[in-house]
Amino acid sequence: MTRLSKQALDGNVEALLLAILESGPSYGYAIVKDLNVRAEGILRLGEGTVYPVLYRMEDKKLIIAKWRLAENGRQRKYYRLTPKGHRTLAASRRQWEVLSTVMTKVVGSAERLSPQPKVKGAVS
Amino acid sequence: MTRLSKQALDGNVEALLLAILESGPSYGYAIVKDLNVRAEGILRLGEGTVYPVLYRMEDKKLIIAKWRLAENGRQRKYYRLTPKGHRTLAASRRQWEVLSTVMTKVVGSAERLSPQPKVKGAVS
DNA sequence: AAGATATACCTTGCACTATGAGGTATGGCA
DNA sequence: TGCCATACCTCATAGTGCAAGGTATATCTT
Repeated sequence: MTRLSKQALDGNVEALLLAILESGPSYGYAIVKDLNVRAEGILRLGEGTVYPVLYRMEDKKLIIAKWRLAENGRQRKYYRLTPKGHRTLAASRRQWEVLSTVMTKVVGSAERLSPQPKVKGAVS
Repeated sequence: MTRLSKQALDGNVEALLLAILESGPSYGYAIVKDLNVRAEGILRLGEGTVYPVLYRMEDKKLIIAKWRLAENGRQRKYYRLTPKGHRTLAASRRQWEVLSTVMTKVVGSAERLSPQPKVKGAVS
């Protein structure tokens, strides 16, 4: 499986979780499963990654939690987006567009491997 | 100016620098300028960001440095890619493709704001 | 009844990264 | 002379992702 390096994902886990919660309330354990299904074969996040991010987001009032007894008899902590969470998700999407633009412009894709034009100040 | 948050860029600065050096050898001060020109109005990296990354890359043998006296009488520390640096850049491009795929699939773009299909396990 | 498995939560410690805010030194120019 | 741009470097800090642990309970298997 192609794995993402830790750094590559940095700062984007929050956006991923916000996007998942946009589909409707969910809880930690299910979020981990959903994420790994949605990004099948590419991404694999553990609970040790997701739970701390959820608490961080709760502190920032992006999501709020409510305990509920599920049909299977388990206690689950359901999270849902706050208005601020929705706004943050929108901002995250804009940030992603910007990053994507920069990376495409400067780094280019894996396919476009022809040499870039010379940079002012560079020497041969 | 739309600024990228610190975290959004995390792990990608190395790829940016590798890509710039792919165009030919350059030195810290010029790299900072080039980067800010190439990503005009979007990205603004300081020297405090770039120099440490260059040292890190040098430690990892991705680039090698050579002092040279420039035409303007200044000493400049020119960096160029090693073979390992070229391979790492190629790997970074693949990583970017993967991340891009995941983010597009899960988070979606800023334009596609229609509701996502329900996730298994989510509640209304 | 006993054991295993899946569900579901949580915590700690570590390594790594980006960044601002500093500092040093020198060449060119008014 | 003073000032600016060039060009290098360092330090402290905050924020991240993650592995590796731990607890508890419901369900399924033997």
